[in-house]
Amino acid sequence: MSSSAQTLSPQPDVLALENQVCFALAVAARGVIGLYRPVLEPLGLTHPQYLVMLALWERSPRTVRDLGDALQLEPATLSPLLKRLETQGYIARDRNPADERALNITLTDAGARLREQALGVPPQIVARLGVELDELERLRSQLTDVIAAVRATR
Amino acid sequence: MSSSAQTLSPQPDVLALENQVCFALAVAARGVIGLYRPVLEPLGLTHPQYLVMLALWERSPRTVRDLGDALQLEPATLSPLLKRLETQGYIARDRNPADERALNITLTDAGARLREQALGVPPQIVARLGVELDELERLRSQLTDVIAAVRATR
DNA sequence: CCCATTTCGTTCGTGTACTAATCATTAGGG
DNA sequence: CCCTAATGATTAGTACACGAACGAAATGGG
Repeated sequence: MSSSAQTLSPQPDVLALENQVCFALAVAARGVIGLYRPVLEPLGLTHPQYLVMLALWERSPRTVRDLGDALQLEPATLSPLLKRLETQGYIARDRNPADERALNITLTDAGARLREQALGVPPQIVARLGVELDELERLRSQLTDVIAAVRATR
Repeated sequence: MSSSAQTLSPQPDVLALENQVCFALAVAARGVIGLYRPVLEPLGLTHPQYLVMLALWERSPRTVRDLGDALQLEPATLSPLLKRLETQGYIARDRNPADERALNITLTDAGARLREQALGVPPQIVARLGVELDELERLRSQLTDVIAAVRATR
């Protein structure tokens, strides 16, 4: 009823905060990432660092550029982040002997072992969030569409 | 075929980057916000600053706390951001005479006038993104659910 | 009425995240 | 072969974003 009563003002406010997808996206991203903080703290990782570790558990070694492509991050963002992961002892940063420009990012033993603990992270988050896996999968699928749409603009 | 051939390994990789909602959320948020950069540049606003202006166009004056509640941001984040908006000349920051702790954030004339230009922003973004309004609305609705779920954990 | 508590905003320290500029190395065309 | 162009990573500068600590002002219970 309330939504069909707009007979005299046909334009729903284009600038209303409530209507902005970008606002919902920003708040949801900050909120969900915030949920990871206490869960990742025992592993000594921030959320972006966790994502880098996920990428490295899938394949190692990788170059900075390669990680940037996978995570959609600029090398300038990864550079200091990777140094912190090295300080933590989870990765090694070595120049590629075959191409001295490239940096080989390799998992250390500690970094590889960390995967065991990380296996517990996703279940904990889902439990805290209390949203159906169905809905999360639908959301992820829609976000993937948006990501593709953004990439198409470049 | 490839997705139904998992008869011997029933568990889809829990740590695969592809499967992480948090990753899709982070990339989509960065990507969409990135679309705003060239569109907001003529207005002299960053995306977070744009969101603050949206809140102020809905109601002014507002306190820092009030804006923080609306935007789900910490006062520590808003404090320097608001000073930059003041420097730009879009807002004024004055102590409330009735309560010297509180800061009244008020739109200046320039800030109020800026709304006219801002009216063109959402259409430009939607055009660049090239996604159906239907789908954007579905996405916004699902994000709102997730935001509510996050809030429920506090 | 007074002092402990709460509230409001700011500051500090850490960690992303981006653009632009830079440096070293490699690759390619004449 | 050499020199220009392209590539890989780092650095500098700006702007969020958060938790923790802080200082000033208001509140309220005894």
